[in-house]
Amino acid sequence: MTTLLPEDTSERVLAAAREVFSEHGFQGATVREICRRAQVNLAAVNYHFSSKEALFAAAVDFKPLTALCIANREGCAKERLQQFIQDFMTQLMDEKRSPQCQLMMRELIEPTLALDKIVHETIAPLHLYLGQLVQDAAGVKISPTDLRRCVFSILGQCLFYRHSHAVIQRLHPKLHYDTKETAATAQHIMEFSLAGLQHIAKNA
Amino acid sequence: MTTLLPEDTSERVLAAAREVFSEHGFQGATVREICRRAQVNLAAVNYHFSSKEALFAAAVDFKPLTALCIANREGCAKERLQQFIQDFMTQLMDEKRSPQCQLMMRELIEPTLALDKIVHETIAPLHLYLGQLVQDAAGVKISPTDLRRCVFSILGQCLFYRHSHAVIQRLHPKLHYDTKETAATAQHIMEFSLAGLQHIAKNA
DNA sequence: TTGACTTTCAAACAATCGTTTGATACGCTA
DNA sequence: TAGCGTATCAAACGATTGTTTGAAAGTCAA
Repeated sequence: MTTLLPEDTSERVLAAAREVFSEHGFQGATVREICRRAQVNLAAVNYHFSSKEALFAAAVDFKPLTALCIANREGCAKERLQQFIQDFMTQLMDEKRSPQCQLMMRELIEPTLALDKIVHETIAPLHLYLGQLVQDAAGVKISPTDLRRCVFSILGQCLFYRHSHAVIQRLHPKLHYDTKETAATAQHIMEFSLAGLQHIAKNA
Repeated sequence: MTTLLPEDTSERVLAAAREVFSEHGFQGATVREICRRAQVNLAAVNYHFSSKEALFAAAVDFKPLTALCIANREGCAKERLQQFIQDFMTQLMDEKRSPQCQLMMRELIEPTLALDKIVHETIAPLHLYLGQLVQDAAGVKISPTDLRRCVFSILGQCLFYRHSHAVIQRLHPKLHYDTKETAATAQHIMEFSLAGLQHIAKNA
Protein backbone atom coordinates (compact mmCIF):
# COMPACT_ATOMS: atom_id res chain seq x y z
CA MET A 1 0.00 0.00 0.00
CA THR A 2 2.95 2.29 0.61
CA THR A 3 3.27 4.70 -2.28
CA LEU A 4 6.78 5.39 -3.47
CA LEU A 5 9.04 8.27 -4.03
CA PRO A 6 8.96 11.92 -3.11
CA GLU A 7 12.36 12.92 -1.81
CA ASP A 8 11.41 15.88 0.33
CA THR A 9 10.67 14.75 3.87
CA SER A 10 7.64 17.02 4.36
CA GLU A 11 6.11 15.77 1.13
CA ARG A 12 6.70 12.16 2.05
CA VAL A 13 5.06 12.72 5.41
CA LEU A 14 2.11 14.50 3.80
CA ALA A 15 1.55 11.71 1.30
CA ALA A 16 1.76 9.05 3.96
CA ALA A 17 -0.52 11.09 6.23
CA ARG A 18 -3.24 11.24 3.58
CA GLU A 19 -3.08 7.48 3.25
CA VAL A 20 -3.13 6.66 6.92
CA PHE A 21 -5.66 9.29 7.95
CA SER A 22 -8.05 8.12 5.25
CA GLU A 23 -7.62 4.49 6.21
CA HIS A 24 -7.94 4.81 9.96
CA GLY A 25 -9.33 8.27 10.66
CA PHE A 26 -7.75 10.90 12.84
CA GLN A 27 -8.00 8.95 16.06
CA GLY A 28 -7.09 5.61 14.55
CA ALA A 29 -4.09 6.91 12.64
CA THR A 30 -0.81 6.87 14.53
CA VAL A 31 2.15 9.14 14.02
CA ARG A 32 4.37 6.09 14.14
CA GLU A 33 2.53 4.43 11.24
CA ILE A 34 2.68 7.62 9.17
CA CYS A 35 6.41 7.96 9.76
CA ARG A 36 6.98 4.30 9.04
CA ARG A 37 5.29 4.55 5.63
CA ALA A 38 7.06 7.83 4.88
CA GLN A 39 10.31 6.17 5.95
CA VAL A 40 11.23 9.09 8.16
CA ASN A 41 12.08 9.43 11.81
CA LEU A 42 9.30 9.52 14.36
CA ALA A 43 10.16 13.10 15.32
CA ALA A 44 9.66 14.35 11.75
CA VAL A 45 5.94 15.03 12.20
CA ASN A 46 6.41 17.31 15.18
CA TYR A 47 9.48 18.92 13.67
CA HIS A 48 7.87 19.78 10.32
CA PHE A 49 4.21 20.16 11.32
CA SER A 50 4.27 20.95 15.06
CA SER A 51 1.63 18.34 15.92
CA LYS A 52 -0.49 15.48 14.63
CA GLU A 53 -3.50 17.79 14.43
CA ALA A 54 -1.65 20.38 12.35
CA LEU A 55 -0.48 17.62 10.05
CA PHE A 56 -4.06 16.52 9.56
CA ALA A 57 -5.12 20.04 8.63
CA ALA A 58 -2.26 20.26 6.15
CA ALA A 59 -3.12 16.88 4.66
CA VAL A 60 -6.65 17.87 3.71
CA ASP A 61 -6.83 19.15 0.16
CA PHE A 62 -9.88 18.90 -2.05
CA LYS A 63 -9.13 21.46 -4.71
CA PRO A 64 -9.03 18.76 -7.47
CA LEU A 65 -12.83 18.56 -7.28
CA THR A 66 -13.10 22.22 -8.24
CA ALA A 67 -11.83 21.29 -11.67
CA LEU A 68 -15.28 19.86 -12.42
CA CYS A 69 -16.78 23.34 -12.44
CA ILE A 70 -14.24 24.76 -14.85
CA ALA A 71 -13.79 21.79 -17.15
CA ASN A 72 -16.63 21.55 -19.64
CA ARG A 73 -18.32 24.76 -20.64
CA GLU A 74 -19.26 23.69 -24.15
CA GLY A 75 -22.55 22.44 -25.51
CA CYS A 76 -26.12 23.07 -24.37
CA ALA A 77 -27.22 22.86 -20.74
CA LYS A 78 -28.33 19.25 -20.99
CA GLU A 79 -25.06 18.18 -22.56
CA ARG A 80 -23.07 19.99 -19.90
CA LEU A 81 -25.19 18.45 -17.16
CA GLN A 82 -24.60 15.03 -18.66
CA GLN A 83 -20.87 15.70 -18.80
CA PHE A 84 -20.86 16.93 -15.21
CA ILE A 85 -22.56 13.81 -13.89
CA GLN A 86 -20.21 11.61 -15.90
CA ASP A 87 -17.12 13.40 -14.61
CA PHE A 88 -18.40 13.54 -11.06
CA MET A 89 -19.16 9.83 -11.00
CA THR A 90 -15.80 9.01 -12.56
CA GLN A 91 -14.01 11.00 -9.87
CA LEU A 92 -16.13 9.47 -7.11
CA MET A 93 -15.47 5.92 -8.20
CA ASP A 94 -11.80 6.44 -9.00
CA GLU A 95 -9.78 4.14 -6.77
CA LYS A 96 -6.89 6.58 -6.73
CA ARG A 97 -9.09 9.24 -5.19
CA SER A 98 -10.33 6.91 -2.49
CA PRO A 99 -8.26 8.48 0.33
CA GLN A 100 -9.80 11.89 -0.24
CA CYS A 101 -13.32 10.44 -0.29
CA GLN A 102 -12.71 8.57 2.93
CA LEU A 103 -11.33 11.67 4.58
CA MET A 104 -14.43 13.55 3.41
CA MET A 105 -16.78 10.92 4.82
CA ARG A 106 -15.00 11.08 8.13
CA GLU A 107 -15.47 14.83 8.15
CA LEU A 108 -19.19 14.33 7.52
CA ILE A 109 -19.42 12.24 10.68
CA GLU A 110 -17.08 14.23 12.86
CA PRO A 111 -16.66 17.69 11.35
CA THR A 112 -13.43 19.51 12.13
CA LEU A 113 -12.26 22.90 10.90
CA ALA A 114 -11.17 21.03 7.79
CA LEU A 115 -14.82 20.60 6.72
CA ASP A 116 -15.46 24.35 6.84
CA LYS A 117 -12.44 24.80 4.61
CA ILE A 118 -13.60 22.12 2.17
CA VAL A 119 -17.16 23.43 2.01
CA HIS A 120 -16.00 26.99 1.45
CA GLU A 121 -13.32 26.25 -1.12
CA THR A 122 -14.77 23.34 -3.04
CA ILE A 123 -18.31 22.23 -2.26
CA ALA A 124 -20.01 25.62 -2.26
CA PRO A 125 -18.71 26.53 -5.73
CA LEU A 126 -19.66 23.06 -6.94
CA HIS A 127 -23.24 23.45 -5.68
CA LEU A 128 -23.47 26.91 -7.23
CA TYR A 129 -22.23 25.64 -10.58
CA LEU A 130 -24.54 22.64 -10.57
CA GLY A 131 -27.45 24.87 -9.54
CA GLN A 132 -26.93 27.08 -12.58
CA LEU A 133 -26.62 24.00 -14.77
CA VAL A 134 -29.88 22.53 -13.45
CA GLN A 135 -31.66 25.86 -13.87
CA ASP A 136 -30.52 26.10 -17.48
CA ALA A 137 -31.43 22.48 -18.19
CA ALA A 138 -34.90 23.00 -16.76
CA GLY A 139 -35.74 25.60 -19.35
CA VAL A 140 -38.26 27.49 -17.25
CA LYS A 141 -37.50 29.43 -14.07
CA ILE A 142 -37.46 27.22 -10.96
CA SER A 143 -37.90 28.45 -7.39
CA PRO A 144 -34.75 28.49 -5.23
CA THR A 145 -36.23 25.79 -2.99
CA ASP A 146 -37.06 23.45 -5.86
CA LEU A 147 -33.70 24.17 -7.45
CA ARG A 148 -31.87 23.29 -4.26
CA ARG A 149 -33.82 20.06 -3.88
CA CYS A 150 -33.13 19.05 -7.46
CA VAL A 151 -29.42 19.69 -6.98
CA PHE A 152 -29.55 17.57 -3.82
CA SER A 153 -31.41 14.83 -5.72
CA ILE A 154 -28.71 14.64 -8.36
CA LEU A 155 -25.78 14.78 -5.97
CA GLY A 156 -27.50 12.33 -3.64
CA GLN A 157 -27.84 9.76 -6.41
CA CYS A 158 -24.17 10.10 -7.33
CA LEU A 159 -22.82 10.10 -3.79
CA PHE A 160 -24.87 7.02 -2.92
CA TYR A 161 -22.51 4.83 -4.92
CA ARG A 162 -19.56 6.14 -2.94
CA HIS A 163 -21.09 6.45 0.53
CA SER A 164 -22.92 3.15 0.42
CA HIS A 165 -20.23 1.30 -1.50
CA ALA A 166 -19.65 -1.15 1.35
CA VAL A 167 -23.35 -2.00 1.42
CA ILE A 168 -23.68 -2.36 -2.35
CA GLN A 169 -20.69 -4.69 -2.34
CA ARG A 170 -22.42 -6.94 0.18
CA LEU A 171 -25.82 -6.80 -1.54
CA HIS A 172 -24.46 -7.44 -5.04
CA PRO A 173 -21.08 -9.15 -4.71
CA LYS A 174 -20.79 -9.73 -8.45
CA LEU A 175 -21.27 -6.06 -9.27
CA HIS A 176 -18.08 -4.09 -9.96
CA TYR A 177 -17.97 -0.42 -10.76
CA ASP A 178 -15.37 -0.39 -13.48
CA THR A 179 -15.22 2.32 -16.14
CA LYS A 180 -18.06 0.82 -18.14
CA GLU A 181 -20.46 0.23 -15.26
CA THR A 182 -19.71 3.67 -13.85
CA ALA A 183 -20.51 5.29 -17.19
CA ALA A 184 -23.75 3.33 -17.48
CA THR A 185 -24.69 4.36 -13.95
CA ALA A 186 -24.01 8.00 -14.74
CA GLN A 187 -26.19 7.64 -17.82
CA HIS A 188 -29.01 6.28 -15.69
CA ILE A 189 -28.70 9.13 -13.19
CA MET A 190 -28.81 11.62 -16.05
CA GLU A 191 -31.99 10.18 -17.59
CA PHE A 192 -33.67 9.63 -14.25
CA SER A 193 -32.85 13.14 -13.09
CA LEU A 194 -33.74 14.91 -16.33
CA ALA A 195 -37.20 13.37 -16.24
CA GLY A 196 -37.56 14.31 -12.58
CA LEU A 197 -36.31 17.81 -13.24
CA GLN A 198 -38.66 18.38 -16.15
CA HIS A 199 -41.57 17.18 -14.04
CA ILE A 200 -40.66 19.65 -11.28
CA ALA A 201 -40.20 22.42 -13.86
CA LYS A 202 -43.57 21.68 -15.45
CA ASN A 203 -45.43 22.13 -12.16
CA ALA A 204 -43.38 25.18 -11.11
CA MET B 1 -26.19 13.90 27.22
CA THR B 2 -26.25 11.01 29.64
CA THR B 3 -29.53 9.18 29.32
CA LEU B 4 -31.12 8.08 32.52
CA LEU B 5 -32.44 4.97 34.09
CA PRO B 6 -32.08 1.33 33.34
CA GLU B 7 -31.29 -0.53 36.52
CA ASP B 8 -29.56 -3.58 35.11
CA THR B 9 -25.82 -3.00 34.81
CA SER B 10 -25.50 -4.67 31.41
CA GLU B 11 -28.34 -2.59 30.03
CA ARG B 12 -26.86 0.63 31.38
CA VAL B 13 -23.51 -0.22 29.81
CA LEU B 14 -25.18 -1.07 26.49
CA ALA B 15 -27.11 2.19 26.39
CA ALA B 16 -24.03 4.23 27.25
CA ALA B 17 -21.97 2.29 24.72
CA ARG B 18 -24.40 3.14 21.90
CA GLU B 19 -24.08 6.82 22.81
CA VAL B 20 -20.32 6.94 23.10
CA PHE B 21 -19.57 4.69 20.12
CA SER B 22 -21.81 6.78 17.88
CA GLU B 23 -20.27 10.02 19.10
CA HIS B 24 -16.61 9.08 18.89
CA GLY B 25 -16.43 5.90 16.86
CA PHE B 26 -14.90 2.63 17.99
CA GLN B 27 -11.36 3.94 18.27
CA GLY B 28 -12.33 7.29 19.77
CA ALA B 29 -14.65 5.82 22.36
CA THR B 30 -13.05 4.86 25.67
CA VAL B 31 -14.19 2.21 28.09
CA ARG B 32 -13.75 4.72 30.87
CA GLU B 33 -16.16 7.19 29.28
CA ILE B 34 -18.75 4.48 28.68
CA CYS B 35 -18.54 3.31 32.28
CA ARG B 36 -18.67 6.88 33.55
CA ARG B 37 -21.93 7.56 31.69
CA ALA B 38 -23.36 4.21 32.71
CA GLN B 39 -22.31 4.97 36.26
CA VAL B 40 -20.71 1.58 36.68
CA ASN B 41 -17.24 0.42 37.62
CA LEU B 42 -14.51 0.38 35.00
CA ALA B 43 -14.26 -3.39 35.16
CA ALA B 44 -17.94 -3.86 34.26
CA VAL B 45 -17.31 -3.87 30.51
CA ASN B 46 -14.81 -6.72 30.65
CA TYR B 47 -16.83 -8.59 33.24
CA HIS B 48 -20.15 -8.47 31.35
CA PHE B 49 -18.94 -8.32 27.75
CA SER B 50 -15.40 -9.77 27.79
CA SER B 51 -13.89 -6.92 25.77
CA LYS B 52 -14.48 -3.51 24.24
CA GLU B 53 -14.85 -5.11 20.82
CA ALA B 54 -17.48 -7.58 21.99
CA LEU B 55 -19.37 -4.72 23.62
CA PHE B 56 -19.36 -2.89 20.29
CA ALA B 57 -20.80 -5.90 18.51
CA ALA B 58 -23.51 -6.20 21.14
CA ALA B 59 -24.33 -2.50 20.92
CA VAL B 60 -25.12 -2.59 17.22
CA ASP B 61 -28.82 -3.14 16.57
CA PHE B 62 -30.68 -1.90 13.52
CA LYS B 63 -33.82 -3.99 13.59
CA PRO B 64 -36.07 -0.91 14.09
CA LEU B 65 -35.52 -0.04 10.41
CA THR B 66 -37.09 -3.33 9.38
CA ALA B 67 -40.40 -1.99 10.59
CA LEU B 68 -40.58 0.14 7.44
CA CYS B 69 -41.08 -2.96 5.31
CA ILE B 70 -43.94 -4.27 7.37
CA ALA B 71 -45.71 -1.06 8.25
CA ASN B 72 -47.84 0.17 5.34
CA ARG B 73 -49.23 -2.43 3.03
CA GLU B 74 -52.39 -0.56 2.11
CA GLY B 75 -53.20 1.47 -0.95
CA CYS B 76 -51.87 1.30 -4.51
CA ALA B 77 -48.17 1.00 -5.32
CA LYS B 78 -47.66 4.73 -5.72
CA GLU B 79 -49.31 5.47 -2.41
CA ARG B 80 -47.24 2.86 -0.66
CA LEU B 81 -44.06 4.20 -2.27
CA GLN B 82 -44.98 7.68 -1.12
CA GLN B 83 -45.57 6.38 2.38
CA PHE B 84 -42.27 4.51 2.37
CA ILE B 85 -40.27 7.57 1.37
CA GLN B 86 -42.08 9.66 3.99
CA ASP B 87 -41.43 7.13 6.76
CA PHE B 88 -37.84 6.54 5.67
CA MET B 89 -37.05 10.25 5.65
CA THR B 90 -38.73 10.72 9.01
CA GLN B 91 -36.63 7.97 10.52
CA LEU B 92 -33.46 9.31 8.92
CA MET B 93 -33.99 12.83 10.21
CA ASP B 94 -35.16 11.80 13.65
CA GLU B 95 -32.73 13.25 16.17
CA LYS B 96 -33.41 10.39 18.53
CA ARG B 97 -32.16 7.90 15.97
CA SER B 98 -28.97 9.85 15.37
CA PRO B 99 -26.68 7.43 17.26
CA GLN B 100 -27.72 4.51 15.05
CA CYS B 101 -27.18 6.55 11.90
CA GLN B 102 -23.73 7.63 13.03
CA LEU B 103 -22.82 4.05 13.86
CA MET B 104 -24.03 3.04 10.41
CA MET B 105 -21.95 5.73 8.69
CA ARG B 106 -18.89 4.61 10.59
CA GLU B 107 -19.50 1.07 9.40
CA LEU B 108 -19.70 2.34 5.82
CA ILE B 109 -16.20 3.80 6.17
CA GLU B 110 -14.64 1.03 8.20
CA PRO B 111 -16.77 -2.09 7.85
CA THR B 112 -16.61 -4.57 10.70
CA LEU B 113 -18.52 -7.82 11.12
CA ALA B 114 -21.33 -5.62 12.37
CA LEU B 115 -21.98 -4.35 8.84
CA ASP B 116 -22.47 -7.86 7.48
CA LYS B 117 -25.01 -8.41 10.23
CA ILE B 118 -26.83 -5.15 9.48
CA VAL B 119 -26.89 -5.75 5.74
CA HIS B 120 -28.18 -9.28 6.14
CA GLU B 121 -30.82 -8.57 8.77
CA THR B 122 -32.04 -5.13 7.82
CA ILE B 123 -30.76 -3.55 4.62
CA ALA B 124 -31.20 -6.53 2.27
CA PRO B 125 -34.89 -6.96 3.18
CA LEU B 126 -35.38 -3.22 2.85
CA HIS B 127 -33.89 -3.19 -0.65
CA LEU B 128 -36.01 -6.19 -1.63
CA TYR B 129 -39.18 -4.54 -0.37
CA LEU B 130 -38.42 -1.23 -2.06
CA GLY B 131 -37.54 -3.06 -5.27
CA GLN B 132 -40.97 -4.71 -5.37
CA LEU B 133 -42.58 -1.37 -4.59
CA VAL B 134 -40.73 0.37 -7.42
CA GLN B 135 -41.57 -2.44 -9.84
CA ASP B 136 -45.25 -2.17 -8.98
CA ALA B 137 -45.22 1.61 -9.21
CA ALA B 138 -43.58 1.45 -12.63
CA GLY B 139 -46.52 -0.42 -14.11
CA VAL B 140 -44.55 -2.20 -16.82
CA LYS B 141 -41.85 -4.81 -16.28
CA ILE B 142 -38.42 -3.27 -15.63
CA SER B 143 -35.11 -5.09 -16.10
CA PRO B 144 -33.28 -6.09 -12.89
CA THR B 145 -30.46 -3.66 -13.69
CA ASP B 146 -32.78 -0.70 -14.21
CA LEU B 147 -34.79 -1.69 -11.16
CA ARG B 148 -31.68 -1.78 -9.00
CA ARG B 149 -30.54 1.60 -10.28
CA CYS B 150 -33.94 3.16 -9.62
CA VAL B 151 -33.92 1.78 -6.07
CA PHE B 152 -30.45 3.23 -5.61
CA SER B 153 -31.62 6.57 -7.00
CA ILE B 154 -34.45 6.79 -4.49
CA LEU B 155 -32.39 5.68 -1.51
CA GLY B 156 -29.52 7.91 -2.58
CA GLN B 157 -31.75 10.97 -2.59
CA CYS B 158 -33.05 10.15 0.89
CA LEU B 159 -29.70 9.25 2.42
CA PHE B 160 -28.11 12.41 1.06
CA TYR B 161 -29.90 14.50 3.68
CA ARG B 162 -28.47 12.34 6.42
CA HIS B 163 -24.99 11.63 5.08
CA SER B 164 -24.32 15.18 3.91
CA HIS B 165 -26.11 16.84 6.78
CA ALA B 166 -22.95 18.56 7.99
CA VAL B 167 -22.38 20.01 4.53
CA ILE B 168 -25.99 21.16 4.06
CA GLN B 169 -25.84 22.85 7.43
CA ARG B 170 -22.82 24.86 6.30
CA LEU B 171 -24.21 25.67 2.86
CA HIS B 172 -27.65 26.69 4.12
CA PRO B 173 -27.32 27.69 7.80
CA LYS B 174 -30.91 28.90 7.98
CA LEU B 175 -32.32 25.61 6.75
CA HIS B 176 -33.63 23.27 9.44
CA TYR B 177 -35.09 19.86 8.81
CA ASP B 178 -38.02 19.89 11.19
CA THR B 179 -41.11 17.75 10.65
CA LYS B 180 -42.56 20.11 8.05
CA GLU B 181 -39.39 20.55 5.99
CA THR B 182 -38.69 16.82 6.12
CA ALA B 183 -42.18 16.05 4.84
CA ALA B 184 -41.82 18.58 2.02
CA THR B 185 -38.46 17.08 1.13
CA ALA B 186 -39.95 13.60 1.04
CA GLN B 187 -42.70 14.93 -1.20
CA HIS B 188 -40.09 16.33 -3.60
CA ILE B 189 -38.20 13.05 -3.68
CA MET B 190 -41.44 11.21 -4.44
CA GLU B 191 -42.41 13.47 -7.35
CA PHE B 192 -38.86 13.65 -8.71
CA SER B 193 -38.44 9.89 -8.51
CA LEU B 194 -41.83 8.97 -9.91
CA ALA B 195 -41.17 11.05 -13.00
CA GLY B 196 -37.71 9.52 -13.30
CA LEU B 197 -39.09 6.04 -12.80
CA GLN B 198 -41.82 6.45 -15.40
CA HIS B 199 -39.28 7.71 -17.89
CA ILE B 200 -37.11 4.67 -17.31
CA ALA B 201 -40.16 2.40 -17.54
CA LYS B 202 -41.28 4.01 -20.77
CA ASN B 203 -37.96 3.27 -22.47
CA ALA B 204 -37.66 -0.22 -21.00
C1' DT C 1 -25.77 -18.89 60.06
C1' DT C 2 -23.01 -21.11 56.85
C1' DG C 3 -21.00 -21.56 52.43
C1' DA C 4 -20.80 -21.14 47.53
C1' DC C 5 -21.57 -18.18 43.78
C1' DT C 6 -22.20 -13.69 41.49
C1' DT C 7 -21.36 -8.96 41.17
C1' DT C 8 -18.88 -4.70 42.28
C1' DC C 9 -14.92 -2.13 43.39
C1' DA C 10 -10.23 0.42 43.77
C1' DA C 11 -5.93 -0.36 42.22
C1' DA C 12 -2.56 -1.70 39.32
C1' DC C 13 -0.77 -3.75 34.84
C1' DA C 14 1.35 -3.74 30.32
C1' DA C 15 1.00 -1.61 26.02
C1' DT C 16 0.62 2.29 23.11
C1' DC C 17 -0.05 6.97 22.26
C1' DG C 18 1.77 12.02 20.92
C1' DT C 19 5.47 14.60 22.11
C1' DT C 20 10.11 16.13 23.74
C1' DT C 21 14.95 15.83 24.29
C1' DG C 22 19.85 16.11 23.38
C1' DA C 23 23.23 14.40 20.48
C1' DT C 24 24.79 13.89 15.81
C1' DA C 25 25.23 14.80 10.84
C1' DC C 26 24.65 17.94 7.13
C1' DG C 27 24.92 22.31 4.27
C1' DC C 28 26.20 26.66 3.80
C1' DT C 29 28.59 31.34 4.45
C1' DA C 30 32.49 33.95 6.00
C1' DT D 1 38.45 25.52 8.18
C1' DA D 2 35.47 27.47 11.54
C1' DG D 3 30.93 28.63 12.83
C1' DC D 4 25.99 28.47 12.63
C1' DG D 5 21.42 27.12 11.48
C1' DT D 6 18.83 23.10 9.67
C1' DA D 7 17.62 18.37 9.62
C1' DT D 8 17.70 13.76 11.37
C1' DC D 9 18.10 10.36 14.72
C1' DA D 10 17.59 7.00 18.89
C1' DA D 11 15.81 7.27 23.20
C1' DA D 12 12.91 8.52 26.60
C1' DC D 13 8.88 11.17 28.69
C1' DG D 14 4.26 11.58 30.65
C1' DA D 15 -0.34 10.53 29.69
C1' DT D 16 -3.91 7.48 28.37
C1' DT D 17 -5.47 3.18 26.73
C1' DG D 18 -7.83 -1.78 27.38
C1' DT D 19 -7.44 -5.20 30.54
C1' DT D 20 -6.47 -7.86 34.84
C1' DT D 21 -6.38 -8.63 39.74
C1' DG D 22 -7.76 -9.79 44.38
C1' DA D 23 -10.46 -8.33 47.88
C1' DA D 24 -15.04 -6.69 49.49
C1' DA D 25 -20.04 -6.73 49.13
C1' DG D 26 -24.17 -8.80 47.91
C1' DT D 27 -27.43 -12.88 47.01
C1' DC D 28 -29.64 -16.94 48.06
C1' DA D 29 -30.32 -21.91 48.97
C1' DA D 30 -29.47 -25.32 52.56
